[in-house]
Amino acid sequence: MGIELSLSNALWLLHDISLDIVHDDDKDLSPRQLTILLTVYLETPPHTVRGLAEKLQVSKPVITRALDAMSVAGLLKRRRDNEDKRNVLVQRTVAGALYLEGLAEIVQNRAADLRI
Amino acid sequence: MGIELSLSNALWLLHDISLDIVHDDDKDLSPRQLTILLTVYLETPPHTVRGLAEKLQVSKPVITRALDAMSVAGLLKRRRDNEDKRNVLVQRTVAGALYLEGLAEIVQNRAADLRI
DNA sequence: TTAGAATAATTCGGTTCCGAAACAACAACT
DNA sequence: AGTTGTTGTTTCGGAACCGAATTATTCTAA
Repeated sequence: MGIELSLSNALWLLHDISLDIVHDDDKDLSPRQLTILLTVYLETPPHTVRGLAEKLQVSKPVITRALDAMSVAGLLKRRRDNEDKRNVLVQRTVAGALYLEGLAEIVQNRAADLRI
Repeated sequence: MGIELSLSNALWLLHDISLDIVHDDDKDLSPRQLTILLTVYLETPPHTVRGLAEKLQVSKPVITRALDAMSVAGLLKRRRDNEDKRNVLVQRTVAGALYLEGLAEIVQNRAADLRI
């Protein structure tokens, strides 16, 4: 199970992906923002500010500010939890899904181009 | 040649790597800084400020500031080019090599853990 | 019902980053 | 020599980010 990568190939893969992201990404997400976005889209809901802060091991204001920025960019949206109105549920958007799909294609292509 | 990844696996790989980096990395390199570091260590020398700026398609001050930060952290070092003293040659360090080796291991492990 | 806990957001001061422009040092060429 | 071009750095104002503390809202449980 899984993929066997040499150390060299692992670094080259990281290099190629990073270069593509620096080139293409006008959104310029920080590592934390990207991690939040990926978590919201991949892991099973619900996603709260507190849960995300624990998952990433950062403070809650960091999550709040990251959500502010990505909400403005339309990459995800907030909704109040009607069960417990203290909670904010972070939800996906079409724009966010498209953005991550582009990112996934970068990874796909760079992995496919690796000289094994 | 290369590795075939589904879109889902590509995203999960990115997610797992990002999460590890956010967790472990006290150095907290920006995407640009990481890309510079990987370029210096992987591509064939010499590496100049101008060359790196062109490669990443960013301005030269961005490179200068990134080199400042990473020099302080000991991840790489600058040396004047004796052939053309306008140039600064960016060179590797032991600390930088160790840092990238740790990063490569993260990628290796997360790729190995993928459910294909 | 009321005191305490939990949640997310906001404020605060300080730091860092950015892009554009100006700058200093050096090279190349007439 | 002198002029022009190149290279890397620095400066400047504005914007973004951070951690810690505070606030407002909501829930929980005595």
